[in-house]
Amino acid sequence: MTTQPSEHLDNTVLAALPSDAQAFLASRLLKKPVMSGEVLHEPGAPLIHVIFPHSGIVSMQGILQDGRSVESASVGREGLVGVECMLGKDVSSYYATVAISGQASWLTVTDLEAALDHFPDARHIMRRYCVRLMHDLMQAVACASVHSASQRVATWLLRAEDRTCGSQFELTQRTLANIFGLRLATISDACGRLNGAGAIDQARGILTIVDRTRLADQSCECYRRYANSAWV
Amino acid sequence: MTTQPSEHLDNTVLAALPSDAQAFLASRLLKKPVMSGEVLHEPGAPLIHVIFPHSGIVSMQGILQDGRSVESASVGREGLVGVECMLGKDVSSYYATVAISGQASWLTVTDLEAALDHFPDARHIMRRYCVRLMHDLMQAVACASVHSASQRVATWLLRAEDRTCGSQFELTQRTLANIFGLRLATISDACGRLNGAGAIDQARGILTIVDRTRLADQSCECYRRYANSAWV
DNA sequence: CGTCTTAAGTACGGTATCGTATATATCGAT
DNA sequence: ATCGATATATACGATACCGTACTTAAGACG
Repeated sequence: MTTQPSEHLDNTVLAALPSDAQAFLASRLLKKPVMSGEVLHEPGAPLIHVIFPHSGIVSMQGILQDGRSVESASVGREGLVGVECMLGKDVSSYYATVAISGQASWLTVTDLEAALDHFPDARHIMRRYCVRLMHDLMQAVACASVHSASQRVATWLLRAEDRTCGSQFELTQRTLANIFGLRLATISDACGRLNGAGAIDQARGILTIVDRTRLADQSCECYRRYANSAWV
Repeated sequence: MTTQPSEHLDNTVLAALPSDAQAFLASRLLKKPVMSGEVLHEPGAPLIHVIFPHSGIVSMQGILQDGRSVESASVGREGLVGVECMLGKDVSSYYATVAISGQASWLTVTDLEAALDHFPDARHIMRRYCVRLMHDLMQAVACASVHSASQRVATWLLRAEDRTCGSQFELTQRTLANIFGLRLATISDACGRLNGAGAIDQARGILTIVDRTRLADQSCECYRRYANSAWV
């Protein structure tokens, strides 16, 4: 099986690269499934590769001293995991765990650096994503400060639908509780509210968005402030 | 009055630059006071200059649709305002307002870029600060998610003491309320708690840290997770 | 069929923060 | 000395979320 560029172009960062950079990377990218719960990076571990999701969602999360972890940002097909290697960092400082299973292309940091050196336009694309991630983080601080659990869950689910291009995913309330650092009971209430509003449906780990408009009504302004659509 | 490098070295980023870069920048940096409430950058405005605080604190804040603003990160003498220009951004996307008055050195983005081109080591220093700011943002999301108002205020004040190198500053509860996006009453309660613990003292806009140890007891773990001390 | 495990919902008392409004205290200006 | 303006504190009912525990429901597997 040879590696075709097209195999990796569900990721919008890779798709936005100049075609010569894409050709350069095609043989260096390794596409494989990532499964929910899988830990891609963890604090203190060497930053060996960056990961470009094609589907599914990866959650960047810090850990608190009581053992809880809280998501700071999430990454889907619009981004990549491990941008900080571009800023000279060679050790990870947070957990990157898979929240929703999917496919992703892996690239060693060495290969990435080679690509950035050969193709200056590629560096520009990557920088733009870096800025975007900073925006996401800033928005997330405000959102965590002032919006309710059910609003935040609604916003997260809207983004999830955008990123997985599907309205149904494997996602337990337990996972959502870990993402937000909230109690299972709080998430249950929040999901119950979204359910009651006719926005979602749940069945043993399968969450379905049944009415996107109603879900948007339950979400906070942050959804449309995140850069969700094409950005290149 | 000639501009001496030493005039700008209270800022640890500038102080960490190689001496040839410092010499290059000395005549291009403009040091002046920044006053509480002053708006240094605002969303949509061209990103003309970066600002290196020597004292005082600058708050990066996003604005919500109800008009409230919430701080995402703050910058003191350990950093600079406007890092994103290094990532190719030429328009600001958030408010940078002065939370505590102080001195700061201004540098045009053009001059900064010239310095980064001439002195590669300088670029490395700046990148490290960029990574640090991302860490701060990630920590801030977790902090906003799970810590109480009084803990967050305590942590903010500890950092303020570190950054201003003084235990007394002009800071109203109104300003703190704007920083955290919380009610004045909530901040009043939080300050009352810190006051009751013998950690701080307040008098019409003058806040004094009277017992740093007790303040640390009231703070959250985030204080020591932020990179407060020398980082170069 | 019964049992085990996991997902989800419910319950209860306690605390934090909300929205709104008012009260008090201090400073500056007339 | 009085009057605003500003800073801080307080009040009150409502809601969100907490910690903990228990219950219900739906596979999975023997």
